[in-house]
Amino acid sequence: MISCCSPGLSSEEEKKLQKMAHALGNPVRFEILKFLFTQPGCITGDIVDILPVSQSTTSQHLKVLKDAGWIEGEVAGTAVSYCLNQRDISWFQESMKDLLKD
Amino acid sequence: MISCCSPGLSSEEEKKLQKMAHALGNPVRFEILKFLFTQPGCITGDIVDILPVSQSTTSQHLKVLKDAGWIEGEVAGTAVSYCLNQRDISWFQESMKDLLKD
DNA sequence: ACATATAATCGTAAAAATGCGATAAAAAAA
DNA sequence: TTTTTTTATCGCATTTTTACGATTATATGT
Repeated sequence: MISCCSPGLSSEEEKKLQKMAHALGNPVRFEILKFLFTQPGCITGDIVDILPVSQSTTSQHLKVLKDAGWIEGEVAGTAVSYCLNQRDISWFQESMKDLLKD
Repeated sequence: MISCCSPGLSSEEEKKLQKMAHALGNPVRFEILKFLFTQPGCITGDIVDILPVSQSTTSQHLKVLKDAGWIEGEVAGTAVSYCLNQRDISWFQESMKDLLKD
């Protein structure tokens, strides 16, 4: 890994990092992530219940988080059960560590 | 530090984390940070030169990065010399590590 | 088949972010 | 003092994001 004199990320990785950062930088989406940390496997409706926004808005935020890599959704009947995407989250944390270090 | 069953961050810390994430999630600002990594101490004009946006727009992005904690500016004559804010960056990286771990 | 439950998508309105040129401010140089 | 250099701020236009209700889609239950 390159870390002595330049950020050690490929162009694709940078894009992904930006996308995840952008998704994280919204208070509603941040709240969703916090909730999923304590309530893994909960369904969309559960998340709607604890947020100050509508079902459709929540659904859009979940889509942004999923596309960015923060969460994963599993269809369970008519519902969708969401969990944190541990792989991408760990990658994000590692990449942040590597991004701007001396 | 709390990490067994909940994100170990205070409300203030969460706000700061969100602000830093939001600032990072913009391609122009991301580019500025990458540039400052390789060119610490450079002045606003140097940054303007490598960006596809105007001086006034660059100045606004620098303000966002400074307010969020990513960079610091030091007045040097009529110019302002910018560096990465290592303290806040390290804090961000640590907080990201702690935020959503099992 | 019909009704119910759950979530996603569509269309659109409101709010926020981004961008620019012009101008102001402040220090340095002439 | 006047001019130059450099950056910040103002006013405004454009684009993007956020939000909502209404509708659609899909699976489940009756």
